[in-house]
Amino acid sequence: MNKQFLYLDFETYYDSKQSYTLRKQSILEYVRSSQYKTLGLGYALDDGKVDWVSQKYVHAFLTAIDWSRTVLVCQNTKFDGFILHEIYKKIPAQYIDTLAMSRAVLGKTIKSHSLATLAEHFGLEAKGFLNTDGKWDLTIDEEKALADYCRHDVELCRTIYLRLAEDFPESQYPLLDQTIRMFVEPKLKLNVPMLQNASVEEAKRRADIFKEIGIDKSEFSSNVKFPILLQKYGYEVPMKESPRKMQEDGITPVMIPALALGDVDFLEMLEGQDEKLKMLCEARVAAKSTLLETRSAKMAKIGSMGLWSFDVEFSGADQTHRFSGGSGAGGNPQNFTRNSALRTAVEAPDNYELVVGDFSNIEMRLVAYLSKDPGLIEAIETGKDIYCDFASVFYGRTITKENKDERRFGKTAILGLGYGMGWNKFIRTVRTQTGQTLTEEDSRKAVDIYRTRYAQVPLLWYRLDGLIKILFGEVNPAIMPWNFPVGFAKQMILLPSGLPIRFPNLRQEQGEGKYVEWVYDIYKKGKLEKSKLYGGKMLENICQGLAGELCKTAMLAMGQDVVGQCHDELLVLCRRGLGHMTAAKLKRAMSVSPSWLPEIKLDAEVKVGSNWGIK
DNA sequence: GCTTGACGCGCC
DNA sequence: AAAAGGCGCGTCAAGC
Repeated sequence: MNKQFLYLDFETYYDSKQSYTLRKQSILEYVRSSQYKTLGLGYALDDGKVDWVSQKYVHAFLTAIDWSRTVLVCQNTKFDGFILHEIYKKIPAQYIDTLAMSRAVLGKTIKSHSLATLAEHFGLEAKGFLNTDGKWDLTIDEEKALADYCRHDVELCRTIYLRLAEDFPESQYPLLDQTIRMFVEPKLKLNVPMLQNASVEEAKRRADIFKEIGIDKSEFSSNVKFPILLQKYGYEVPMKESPRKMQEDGITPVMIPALALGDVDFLEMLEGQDEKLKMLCEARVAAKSTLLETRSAKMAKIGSMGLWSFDVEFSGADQTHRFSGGSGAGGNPQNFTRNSALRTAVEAPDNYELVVGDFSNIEMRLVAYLSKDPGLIEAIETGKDIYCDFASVFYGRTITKENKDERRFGKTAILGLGYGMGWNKFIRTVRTQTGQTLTEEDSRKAVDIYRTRYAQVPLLWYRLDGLIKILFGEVNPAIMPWNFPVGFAKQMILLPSGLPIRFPNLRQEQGEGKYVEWVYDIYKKGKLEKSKLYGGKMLENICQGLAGELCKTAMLAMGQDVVGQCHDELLVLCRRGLGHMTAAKLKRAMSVSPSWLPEIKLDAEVKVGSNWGIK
């Protein structure tokens, strides 16, 4: 059967005065709203002429298409594909998205992945500008203007697709299709009463805190007012360097209050002996922590409108091509509060079961087998608990799973210290993740134990450090010192799939000390920012990129049954009664060693139930 | 009234 | 010599 490519762009009604826009609500709400209206569409088939279809012919036009052999290509296909599925009940054979392809191919070398920016990047005629805000019915002239505007967008989409396709690995198309399909063809349902209840309860919990203390919430939520409040009660405000803001010299960071959960001084205030101070700090956290309340309210609203889409962005994560959380279905599912209604309310539909698989410490395993560290590998292969192993050495006595606090510390060390973290940051990490307070001496000891006990890992950092000059293009990339599952090319690392981790404008610069550093420039939120590159960070990028590839391989193996993906987790749907069989299949899919690192031992924890929050 | 920058939170 | 990293979203404050 011969495929045909359909480049498509829906033009739809919006009204900013009524807040009926995609900025104000998710794609799901926008398209399911009673205000939704298709104004028309622009399209092109293969290399044919770009044409406009008026609103009253849209249905007939879409019905005449043989969807079983049609590949749909749009800029942000989640939007057009969702309209197509939800309003017109059409399902193409394959989804392609130029927005996602751009993220995969161009990454952070470009300030955004909008059609306008992409047109500029590829030297195409600029995207047009048209305002149809609030126009429900169009005059003939208005429709003509819209048609012209839309046709140009379709033309841009087609050209941009063809350009991006030159560098988009063939292997990624099925995964791109699956990612879009998870959104466009939703299968999960939301437990609306549960979400409403969660939101109401959380709102009450927070309100009670401010009522009891007798001070308005705004005094706590304001970064200006809260430190003043503390001072008024006679407390000293801890300070820290701002991570972003610099003084006028451009080098010295501005000092700001250290009153967040990531600040050790604040945690000590929060958990200390001074009851008044504790109360004030608890109220501060309550004021700043809005996610559970706002998100469950939003999800309740979405759940009442129909099935829920799992929204992730293809190649959304900085550098590594992992998925990031999408915002088209009520907010990023990657940061749904653990053990909360947000996860428990995500349910399999009637007569279905949900199977959730989670790769077991995937990044640690990658660090182990990439560095070939015998200690880590032995622990993995004998099933020894590596966290207890580390903790036993640190504490100088045998630590078992029964010693919860000690094991937790071991876990933080094993997961945290693999990418070169120093003792200073490790104190903060341990404090925020385990609540334990480390002395400088103990922190230094932990870092030292990690680097000597698993000595091949630091050795790998140093080797990767040396390889940076290959990325700079000084050394022939064909000369590789040892077998390694990623490629090194000019200003990029190539993952096995062919997707690049890019380090644009890689160069050496004078660091703060007397040493020279490798730095590169990437866009963050539309602004070019300089980042450092060093061995530990390269290993982190590589491990996260490879973990992403393993996850994608498992997704492919499970096919259309995959309904969600969250970090190292896969959500798979199956008919009631097939849960255990599906679980076994999923566990196998998540345990297969990849051809690019055949010696690695993988494992996954798989659960079967009716919702995402199983046990 | 809107956008933008900065910060903090929750997830890994 | 040593250096852990990232995403999306809500809120506040400042700028227009």
